[in-house]
Amino acid sequence: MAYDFKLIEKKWQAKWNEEKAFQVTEDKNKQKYYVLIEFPYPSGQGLHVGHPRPYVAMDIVSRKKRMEGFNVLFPMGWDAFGLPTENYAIKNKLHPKPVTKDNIVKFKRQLQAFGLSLDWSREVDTTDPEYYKWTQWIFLQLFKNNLAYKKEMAVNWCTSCKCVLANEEVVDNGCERCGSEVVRREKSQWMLKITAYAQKLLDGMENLDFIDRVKTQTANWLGRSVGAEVDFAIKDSENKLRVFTTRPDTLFGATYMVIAPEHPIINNLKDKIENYSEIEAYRNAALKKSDFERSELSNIADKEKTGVEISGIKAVNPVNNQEIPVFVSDYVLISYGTGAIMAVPGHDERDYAFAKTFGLPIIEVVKGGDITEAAFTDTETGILVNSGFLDGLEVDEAKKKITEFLEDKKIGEEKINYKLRDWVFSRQRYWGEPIPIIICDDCGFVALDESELPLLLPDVESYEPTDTGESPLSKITDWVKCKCPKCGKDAERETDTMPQWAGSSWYFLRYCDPDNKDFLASKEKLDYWMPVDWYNGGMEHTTLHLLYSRFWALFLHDIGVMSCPEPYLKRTSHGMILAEDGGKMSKSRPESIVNPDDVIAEYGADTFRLYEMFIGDFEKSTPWATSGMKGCRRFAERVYGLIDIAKGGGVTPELEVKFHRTIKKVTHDIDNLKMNTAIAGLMTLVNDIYDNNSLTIDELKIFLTLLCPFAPHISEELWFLAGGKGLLSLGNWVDYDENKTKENAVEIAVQINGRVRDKIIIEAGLSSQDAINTAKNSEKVKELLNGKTIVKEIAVQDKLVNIVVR
RNA sequence: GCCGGUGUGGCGGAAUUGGCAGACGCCCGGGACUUAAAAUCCCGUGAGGUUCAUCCCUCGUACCGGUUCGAUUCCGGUCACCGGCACCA
Repeated sequence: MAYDFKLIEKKWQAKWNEEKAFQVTEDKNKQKYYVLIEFPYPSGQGLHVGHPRPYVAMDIVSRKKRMEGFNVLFPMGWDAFGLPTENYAIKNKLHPKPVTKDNIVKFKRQLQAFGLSLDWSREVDTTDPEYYKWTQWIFLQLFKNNLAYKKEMAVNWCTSCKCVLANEEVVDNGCERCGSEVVRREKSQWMLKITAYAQKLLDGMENLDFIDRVKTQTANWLGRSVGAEVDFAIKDSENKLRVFTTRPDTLFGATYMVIAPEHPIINNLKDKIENYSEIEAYRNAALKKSDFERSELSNIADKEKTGVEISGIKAVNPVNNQEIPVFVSDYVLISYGTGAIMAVPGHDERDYAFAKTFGLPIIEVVKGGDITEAAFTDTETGILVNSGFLDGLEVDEAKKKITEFLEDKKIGEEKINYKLRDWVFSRQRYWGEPIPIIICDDCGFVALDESELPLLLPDVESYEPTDTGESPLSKITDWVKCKCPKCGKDAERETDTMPQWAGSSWYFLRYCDPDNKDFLASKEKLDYWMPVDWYNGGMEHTTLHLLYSRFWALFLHDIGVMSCPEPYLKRTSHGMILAEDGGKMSKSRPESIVNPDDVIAEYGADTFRLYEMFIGDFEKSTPWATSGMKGCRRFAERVYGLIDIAKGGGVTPELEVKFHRTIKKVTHDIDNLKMNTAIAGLMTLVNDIYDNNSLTIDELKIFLTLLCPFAPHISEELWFLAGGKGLLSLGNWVDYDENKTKENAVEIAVQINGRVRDKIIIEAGLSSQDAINTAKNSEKVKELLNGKTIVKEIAVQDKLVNIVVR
């Protein structure tokens, strides 16, 4: 019988659907297992073959867990707000709503062709008012807890999208989405105080099973550093200049200070400053140039330092009362620490470069380097010198002692800083969740009453972005005008919308209870399903979505919405599938794109799934090769032919060990995302079966169980043909017997001086001495040992014997 | 510059705690079947040497060095590529 994949795949997909095979409820008798994949943005282009890779992998995990008896939640939805759809709609004079709807239909059809064991009854759509009602609700809770605030600030402005971008969305000074130039603009923006959760976001990861590169990248992004803040007095003034430093131990080496051009003390001391116009000119120049100048230089550390000394002003080093000059320079950032630093040129590279340029004194306070050549920044080996009461101490001790000193004298204290900035949450665009805030002249920002949620996105005539940077919503005056919920006076609605990251920051919670009308999800259901047991997604989301959604989850835990704080127990990441030529598969190179619809039409979903997994190490990027599909297709054909070989029950003695080994291998490989080697193991077993030309029905069923997560349609069909009961997908996983994974006899290598000289077959588990004796009896070995002195004999059980001779 | 990762045949990639490098598959070559082709099946396939052939030998996991009976694996150094960060005091 020929392998008619089209018929088979259609038949079993319909069957799973009919029997609602993958729909789950909160079954208290079963252990739950929540598998999550990042829900797609339904773009107009549809999927390419790179997209399904993580879906198929996590489907395999889900299917295996289900067969192992877990109550598996494996849902899917649509992250459907966003710019590409909006831009497409503008260009084609359509409304984004129907465009989104069409795209979802298209994506869903493509996804369903893969035979994923998703619970489609839990589908969510971030643009559905019943969904974004709760996105808005969460925002209001953040607002009420002082974690959302509006602030006039310099923001990243994409000149093409005409929209504010979060820091995380700026890549190489260009827009992450369109690549256009990004400039700084002063605008009033909604911000979320993610920095309040910096420490929790860092600590929370510690006991989670996240792959290391996610952990390190997140930790770098959070950028925690421990140091001290220290006050420097300004001579003949009430003003103080507070600095942050990670090296308080080098305080005696501070020979000047530097403040950021935007530092407010410049205004406070205006009367004393003798060269105010010069300072002002430098500040204006710095503001203008800062952004694109940064991108011009590949190595910022080597960038020539510029600056101006503030004449008429001296600061006083609190530990030795030395008067030191104060400079303005753009190498100090207003947005980090206090916007001012004490400069220790002997032990900081940037200060060193600045001091060299301006001819400032360089004092050695940590011994160990040569400060006539370069700054000595090592903190491991240095010993303090020229530092009064710190002399002779190691750096760590000195840090402790000076910090105590500062705290005693009340001129400073220990301080922890983070590089993480607050999250710019406003977008001046149409296709996003309206921010449910009312602006009242008297009451300020007032939360919309929760009973009025969802605040619907109104229909607009034109939702093109405006050059002034105002949201298109601002043009709908009858929507904007409203009454203040607090005082009842005339007021206006906030017209900014939320970024795309909003809806995706909590979607995994909605899957737990998608039809709940009263709350985002019931506590009971959240407590049953959460946390997510295994979340796979792209590395590019590490400092964006992953961080944002953990922040929201930690917050929702804090306000009692759910019991678990950290939403994800395990995080893995997939490598990209590249074009055949090794370049990126992207819409900018249409010829590089392979459409899964075409592949499935020619080879079938099972072959497609097998190849997606067999193509290489799941965590690494790898080029697509349509020719490689053939190997998986041949494998599927050979699998289909097994039904003609299988006869009778019981076991085939020659295959028993091989079966137990394959069960073991596939079981462990799936848990470790080693899908490529699991499939290789299945291929090897099929080759062995054909070589042996015998197979029992019982064995066929074991094989089909192992294959089912990878190629579910063909497995179901053969299970049915072999007389199996019920759906294989809902059947039981198979166990192996460790003892039966071992052969009675093993071939071991015999080495002489580390080189393989012979191979012998011995009884498995033979002792070292017996193995060595057997090896020495081999004719070949005897010959090679002739006339030599044996120095050493090493045996590794069931692997090799090594005889060292002279 | 800093942090992380990777480097293995013509190609994608395998290789528990250091223990037979190249599993599995693609491509390619040879053969069988066929009127022929496709499909399928069988054999070969890291490089070099030697041999009629089997055998056998040498080299080989980016490069240089070290530890070890034994290194793709551990250590030190170098180079290349990929990803992240970017004057964060």
